[in-house]
Amino acid sequence: MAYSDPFDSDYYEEEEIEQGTNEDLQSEAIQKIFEGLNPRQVEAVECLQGPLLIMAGAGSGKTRVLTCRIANLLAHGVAPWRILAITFTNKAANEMKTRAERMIGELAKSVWLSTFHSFCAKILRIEVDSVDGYNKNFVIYSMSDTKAVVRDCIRELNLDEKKFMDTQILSRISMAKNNLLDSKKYKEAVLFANNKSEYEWQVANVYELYEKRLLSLNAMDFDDLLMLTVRLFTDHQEILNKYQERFRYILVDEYQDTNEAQYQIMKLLAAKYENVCVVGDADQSIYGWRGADMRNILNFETDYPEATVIKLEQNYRSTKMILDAANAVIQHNKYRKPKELWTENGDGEKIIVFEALTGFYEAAKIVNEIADLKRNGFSYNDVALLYRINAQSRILEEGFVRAGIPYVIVGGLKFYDRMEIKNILAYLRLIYNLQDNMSLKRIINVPRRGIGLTTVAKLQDFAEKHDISIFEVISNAWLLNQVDVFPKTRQNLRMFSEFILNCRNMQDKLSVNKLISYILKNSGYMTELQTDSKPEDEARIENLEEFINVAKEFVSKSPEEATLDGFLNHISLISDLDVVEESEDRVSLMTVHSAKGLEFPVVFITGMEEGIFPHSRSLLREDQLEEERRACYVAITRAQKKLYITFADSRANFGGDTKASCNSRFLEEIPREYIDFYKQKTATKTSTPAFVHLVPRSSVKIEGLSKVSPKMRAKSNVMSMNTKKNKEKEKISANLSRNWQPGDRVNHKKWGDGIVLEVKGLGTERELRIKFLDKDVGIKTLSLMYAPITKVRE
DNA sequence: CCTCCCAAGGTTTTT
DNA sequence: CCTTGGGAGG
Repeated sequence: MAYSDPFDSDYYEEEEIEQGTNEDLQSEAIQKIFEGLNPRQVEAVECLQGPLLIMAGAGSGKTRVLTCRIANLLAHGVAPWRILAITFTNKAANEMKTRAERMIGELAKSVWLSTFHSFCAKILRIEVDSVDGYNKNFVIYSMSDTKAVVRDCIRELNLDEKKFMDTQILSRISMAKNNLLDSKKYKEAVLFANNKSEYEWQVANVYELYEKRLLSLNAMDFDDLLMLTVRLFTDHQEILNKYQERFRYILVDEYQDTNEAQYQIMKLLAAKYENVCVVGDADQSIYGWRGADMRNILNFETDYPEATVIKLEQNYRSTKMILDAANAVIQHNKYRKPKELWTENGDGEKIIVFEALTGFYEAAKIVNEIADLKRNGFSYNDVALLYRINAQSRILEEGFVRAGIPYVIVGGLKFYDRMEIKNILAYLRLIYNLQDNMSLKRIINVPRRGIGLTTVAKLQDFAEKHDISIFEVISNAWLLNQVDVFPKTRQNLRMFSEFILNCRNMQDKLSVNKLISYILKNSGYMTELQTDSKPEDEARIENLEEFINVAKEFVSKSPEEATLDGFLNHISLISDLDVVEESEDRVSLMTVHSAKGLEFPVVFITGMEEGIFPHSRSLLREDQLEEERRACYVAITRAQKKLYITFADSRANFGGDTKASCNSRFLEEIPREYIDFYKQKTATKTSTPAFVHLVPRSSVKIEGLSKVSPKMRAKSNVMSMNTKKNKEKEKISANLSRNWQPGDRVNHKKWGDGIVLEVKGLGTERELRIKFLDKDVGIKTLSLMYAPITKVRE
């Protein structure tokens, strides 16, 4: 390779390379870069010096512009290692890398392209000596790890675990860190707050302990990566200076989703040369709950008064119909800068809306429709199913399994959240970082070694008292003898610690994948899985084998980083989102958030119901509701040719409860003339539910898609009834089809016996007016779709 | 002191 | 539905 990366050596002496140096030499390459770009895009790609803000609407060729801009920098003779490009996901980073390579060749490989988090992890790993309290073997904790730490802290502080929930506290801590408040500053903030609450104070206490714990474990959480990097840069001018010199050209993608910490990192790095290009779209800011601050993009011009601003408003992705629908929805947001995307694409088809009776039928209908699409020349790869919450995926997934249509769930809880994967990772982490008590506790009895909770508790007590790690206790005979356990247990502990030390010695001799195999074989974990006859064990073994393959691939792909710490770094920062293989023909299922940055010819947005999308927890606050609307905007703009929106009249919750629902307000914000509306009229036993095409009688009114008052909405969100699973479901469909007459006697689960006074409505909207014998209950009108009633025989 | 079995309770979105 | 914690047996 022509350019080596002179990282810690001689790059200070590197001569200044200015724009245009190699223009003649590379003019052909440069010309190629600009091929097929529109004037605005050309402008963005040409503007290489100084601060640049690109406001890029959905589908406006943003990735292309960014890639071309990188290519153009390289073509102008900028050394690749002077370029830092930050993306939001690893997937986006990889995609950009591939595209840049295709355009400019090998050179692109040396561009530093990564997410904020992995960028910070790399920096911290290099500069760890200047980070207080951490040593070079620090590990990165994922959410489930940090959760366990927080739970321990809550318990230690004797707080009520019901009142102080781990997830809630953790999200507060995370928010604090993203705003660069360490526990000390957080505590001060709570103390000086006007309305200090007991809860906040306790959160501050948990935070304090949590911070201390992570430090003693030599572990960082995701937010630490950012916060500690900011601290590193602000406390050590010489280090900051080094990186400022190195990264002369900085690009930040998805700028609307940066939080305070990320903003500071960018700002600090760019402070000297101000060659910073940010790309984003405020309408696609959907990570506010994670501390992202739209003001970063809105205020860019204030931060950099010299900034060039370029707007990309031509959309190349979607049909006019889809784009107009998206525009119509997003216009309901009050807090936004006006902007309207346009396209030269054709009108396209109307948006198809399905109203199903239940989530089950919704899935069935979608699956049927996809089978039709397949027959009509679409491939499964063309289709994506989007949902607001992961919980929706199960019922959809079941539909695909029934229909035998191949699918893949992108992101969500998957591979790396599996018990067995977490266990093997815990082994690796402990081997790497002996201070990691959390990992130790996880695997000290996996496989079963006769080391129980009581023993672990004793060890932990002892370790804490002496301010050392648990591993230190068990690996030191003198210390271990002071802990009051049975001789047999002590022997087991000794064997365990010897095994870990033995693995530690192996790490230099074996490649990571071999090391994993070694651990699995010699720890006895594999044997336990093979001999225990639990039904899930077979799958566990397969997953572990898959994990070995992941490691193998990692080793062959980047042999220079193929050490244990390189692997751990890699693993803790990738997500399942990044491992999508595109070779097979299958439908993609994912959350709206995961879909950001992607596009598909056909998109289904599912569960378009109040309480789901927008989510019920966002209904009370306007800013959160607007964020939901932006998520909806993101979802709609993923579609290229065909857009389906589906919702159900009632939906099963996790327990088996059923909840009535009504269509999302966002659906009503799409002009009716863009919509083709189909509604399921009756429940069917077959898996091909019948839908009726409803033609609007007048242009203003579509049956069933009528405006619902906010009050009704609230009611519908709250309305929740107990039904006992399938039996109840069957009963409901029986109730719906029964020929009800006034005078029929019924029994209601909660309100007891009653007499039917009146029968109203048809199909799923059928209601009964019932007089209950219990005077306190009186006369009620109940919908047969949801009411837990049984007919009583005379 | 460890392990197995049963009940209860909990779901927004992710690096 | 799935994880987590408590209680009884071994």
